[in-house]
Amino acid sequence: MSNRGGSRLPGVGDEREEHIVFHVDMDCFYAACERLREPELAGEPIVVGMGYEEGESHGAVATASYEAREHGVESAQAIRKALERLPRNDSAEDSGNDSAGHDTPDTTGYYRPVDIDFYKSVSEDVRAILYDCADTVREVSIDEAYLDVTDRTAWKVAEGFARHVKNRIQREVGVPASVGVAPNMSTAKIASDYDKPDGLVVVEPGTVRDFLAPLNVAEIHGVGPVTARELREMSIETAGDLADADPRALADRFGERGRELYQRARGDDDREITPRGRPKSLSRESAFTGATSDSEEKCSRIETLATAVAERARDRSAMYRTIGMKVVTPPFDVHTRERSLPGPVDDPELVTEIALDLLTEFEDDRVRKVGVRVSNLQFTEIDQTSLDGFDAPGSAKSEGEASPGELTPTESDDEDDGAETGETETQKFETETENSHSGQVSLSDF
DNA sequence: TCTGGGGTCCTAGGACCC
DNA sequence: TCTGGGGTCCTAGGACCC
Repeated sequence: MSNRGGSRLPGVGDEREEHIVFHVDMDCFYAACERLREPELAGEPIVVGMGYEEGESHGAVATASYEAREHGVESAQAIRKALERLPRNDSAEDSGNDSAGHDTPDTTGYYRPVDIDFYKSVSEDVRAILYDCADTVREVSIDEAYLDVTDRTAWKVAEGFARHVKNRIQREVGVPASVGVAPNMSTAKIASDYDKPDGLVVVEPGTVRDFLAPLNVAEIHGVGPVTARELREMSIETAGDLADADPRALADRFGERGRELYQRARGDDDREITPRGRPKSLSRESAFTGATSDSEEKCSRIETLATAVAERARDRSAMYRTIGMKVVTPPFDVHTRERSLPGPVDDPELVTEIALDLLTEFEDDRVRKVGVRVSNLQFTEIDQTSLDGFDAPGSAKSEGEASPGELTPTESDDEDDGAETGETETQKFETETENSHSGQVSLSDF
């Protein structure tokens, strides 16, 4: 529609308009996975808690099913709070006494701890379908991905194709997904959210501005609570307001991000869909129950986390050149300290040593949470599985059965290695030989 | 909203170099 | 002794996302 301010020649560069982007977003993914294991939970309120254990009341809500949300249970809420609004259904523990027929009133919910390994295995099944359906896939998280399907479909039939993808996921894996279809990523993202759950929304080129205009600015990806408030202070409430705002004023207030948000509100987003590269940092953190000023407690927690981070890095064949630590002091002040080394290392003891050293600055503070992080990563592995050119069965972790569909992702992932990581030229050989493995690595990465 | 864990990107100042 | 401009790296913090 709108010819963006002369940034391209009319009729020449406009093929971008024809890009067809799907944003696939699983609905209440963790809860849906639990239903996969326990089909009796269909239609029941489910709360999946992290840091939560069976029968306990600590931890926070990772995912609440829509039925649970109706009772006021929200994401990130303390489990204790969730239990106030939606008492636990204990029938699982007494099962045998009561059959499913005798339902407790629907004011109770089923609480389950996060089982990330299981969710990953379900996610991989979904993944295989996505790679089968698109030329390029960008995985955003365990339950979300962008697909570039420009060469697989056309606007007239895009809705049908999107429905096909959605139906395959439901039929072959058994979890519901919402799909947004649009000419660019930011609009597709909003579209997938527009009619959740089980939604399918198509925003054709030329209709993007009108689709976005009435939405609250907070729905634009990249506008959080802080920016939303500041925008409101500028009398910018909707995406339409933002699209009509003075871009210079936005840039003054928000810098480069202001310009970007302005573009997104106008439906202009020319980011290419690229496969995800390798991680830039790895970290572990954990909260104390309450806050502690006990030095020993802090140190031993840091040691545990440092060891875990170093192990995680080694698992992923990552060397690191920067080691950092984080403490959160009440009410919620985040402090980070880091130290860079002359060159990359793989040295768990050094991680512990440096993290502890950085911690000393806070030894007298009350602390509610600590973390350890490594960054400036460099990947250097040449693994056994790549040497024969095939993924040896049972080579990497528990990947489940390799279905023919999974060969595709291995290939698509090839592109990101050299292109995205910005590694040195000397690693060309390595990036090539590690490829057959890298597909698998990213499978289980998140 | 009394705040769980794992990430990404951006900004800004200072050190240091040419 | 004072003056210029450009570039990179490091560190800390902030906002945001899932």
